[in-house]
Amino acid sequence: MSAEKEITIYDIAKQLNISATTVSRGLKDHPSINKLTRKKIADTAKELGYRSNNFASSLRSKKTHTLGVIVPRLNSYFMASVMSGMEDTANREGYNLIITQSLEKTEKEAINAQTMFNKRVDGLLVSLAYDTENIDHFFPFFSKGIPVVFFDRVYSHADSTCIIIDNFQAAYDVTKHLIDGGFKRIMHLGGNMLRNVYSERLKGYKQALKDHKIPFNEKLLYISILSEAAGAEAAEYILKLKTKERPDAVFSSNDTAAVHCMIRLKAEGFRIPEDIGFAGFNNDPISKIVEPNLTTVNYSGHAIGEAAVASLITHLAGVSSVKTTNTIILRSNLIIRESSVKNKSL
Amino acid sequence: MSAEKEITIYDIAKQLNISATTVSRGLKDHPSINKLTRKKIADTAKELGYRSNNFASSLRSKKTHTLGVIVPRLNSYFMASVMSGMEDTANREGYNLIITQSLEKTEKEAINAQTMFNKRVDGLLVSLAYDTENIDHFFPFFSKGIPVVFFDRVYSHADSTCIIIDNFQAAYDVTKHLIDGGFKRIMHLGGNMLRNVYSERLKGYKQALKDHKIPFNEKLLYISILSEAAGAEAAEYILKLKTKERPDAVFSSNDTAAVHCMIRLKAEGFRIPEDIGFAGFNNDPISKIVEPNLTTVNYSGHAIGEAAVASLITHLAGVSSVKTTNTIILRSNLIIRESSVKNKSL
DNA sequence: TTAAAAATTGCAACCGATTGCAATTTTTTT
DNA sequence: AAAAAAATTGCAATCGGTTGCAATTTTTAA
Repeated sequence: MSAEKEITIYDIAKQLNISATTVSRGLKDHPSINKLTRKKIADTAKELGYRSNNFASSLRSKKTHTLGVIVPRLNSYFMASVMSGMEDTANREGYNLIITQSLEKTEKEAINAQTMFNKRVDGLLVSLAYDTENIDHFFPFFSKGIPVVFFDRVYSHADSTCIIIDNFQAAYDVTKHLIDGGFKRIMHLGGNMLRNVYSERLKGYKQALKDHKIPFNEKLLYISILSEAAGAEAAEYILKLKTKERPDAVFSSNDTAAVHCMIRLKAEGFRIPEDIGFAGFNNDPISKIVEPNLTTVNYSGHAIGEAAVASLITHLAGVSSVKTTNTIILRSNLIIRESSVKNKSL
Repeated sequence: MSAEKEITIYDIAKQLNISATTVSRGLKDHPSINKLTRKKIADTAKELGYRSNNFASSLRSKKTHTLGVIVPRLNSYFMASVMSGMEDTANREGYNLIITQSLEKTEKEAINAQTMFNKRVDGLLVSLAYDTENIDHFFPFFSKGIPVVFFDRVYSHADSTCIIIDNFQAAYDVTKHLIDGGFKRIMHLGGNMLRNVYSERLKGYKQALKDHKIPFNEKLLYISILSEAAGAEAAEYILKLKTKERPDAVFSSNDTAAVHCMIRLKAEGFRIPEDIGFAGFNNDPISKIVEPNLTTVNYSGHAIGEAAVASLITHLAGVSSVKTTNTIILRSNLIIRESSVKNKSL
């Protein structure tokens, strides 16, 4: 189309009658360049409409200023918030993101990792797929010293930083809240125990039971992928239990499963929370729409995204080693709504 | 960390005792390279663990194999689906995506466009922010001949392809469905008329009224940003109307506003659909959770994402000019649920 | 068998910024 | 004012593919 050719540092150099070296240094505020020269370079660059060529730069410097992101899925409010936080921080620091989804499949996760590796991202941000068992597919990164930061669904690994919330404590608090509210047979809908988020929540749930002298009941534990369908299936499971064996409350590891379980039971005539109380996890928008509104655990995806990128960039800058800061724990809080409060005086 | 140095085409060339030129061509199946040689190169590349250096390649060829994506927000089920579709297609074709959000701000949209431009994406995929009035910020792309594809929230422009659904027809169908169901005072919750999606839906709504001899009533049109809060405010607006002036149905341009409007009215004792019917747009997951379930328009974000990327890549390949295919319209369908059906025999 | 056409392969310049080290200029110190 | 130290600037090689054009080899045609 248009033939306006790109301006390079050589054009700036020629115009100012200095070397390209000086221009290159001047443009990135290298300390050895005279202030006045630096200003002249900046002005000329602007005047000529110069824009840096990342490829030439990356080729030589071996830095891409690009971070790879691998998440299970983008289509949740939580993940979208995380992305938003990551993007804010990355942009601010001059980095770009390449975002991919594993769609909960280890295989796709591995392919994505491979792609990222080939794209030579400076660092990687990962939240693991549902059933990823090992992290061999990230080995090339470790062996090459490319920092990998895990967030939310993490994998404890000596060379990586993890950004999480205190899932154990949050689950403990939810369970305690239910117990304090008079619920005695609390069921837990959990996810794959390979994932820290689900195993920690289960632990917190168990600990709360224990601290309140309630025996853990294997029949009141239902493990699934926590999808909409899985939530409905959990309801079917409950319906099949003998009346006396049924739970009087459900604590789900996510809101999606909680809500769909609720809906199914409501359709069967269960009153909530009178017949069965409910609590979820995530504070997804649906938790405020389902009736009654769902008690849940709120935590900021945006903050997690920011923390993850900030931590990664810190590593890249060499300020801190990956060994130094190994885990960053962010705040979460319990939001009590009608689904778990029998006493209407909420 | 590790010192294993990168394998380059020169290493392959040396090993096979041929030139780097031949290796370069062989690796990308250039027709002038002998089949056998090609195979030897491929084998050696695999054996040595060669990975192409995109920067060197991009530097010379001036192609980045990267597509820029600018969306208003990622945190909706629809957009996440779009991303998923885009990613699938892009990966399959050997392209990568750089995804950014404008957060509905024209200003951020412009900054993102600038970043994309500097990153020298091969093409751009855009869904416009809520109140973007002109597309001057994409001018650098047009003037440089970099293809821009608009999807969903498009801007009619001679040099760009648009991927949309037939918003007019879909809205017409929704409105007709309500009219056929006996609703006579149908309110419309619309978005900014700058955005095709909202203006087309309003047109479809008006046309359906007209075709059924129902006069358009200015008081039954409520324009907002269609957020959760806006939905609730629309409810307040309805409540402030004199009883006789109130609508007996609401057709919202998105599910979010519809649902929150519904919730607010339900809290005031309105029965749905008996007192007031509802229909939304998007088939968001919340439409299946709210009670009663919301009638809505379903269309595939995934398909839109796929079509957008496919179209863009076609342009890049030079197969079709941007002028040739100007608009691609995808399928949508009305999903009728309880919120709009008075007769319980649904 | 030889000339002409087609298929392969390689030379060498090039894309644009970066960087170690040397050279030059300016400032400080003695 | 000369020597030493500090601040600036530039040379030239380098990063790893890509590509126009020429050279060489192979195949086909005459």
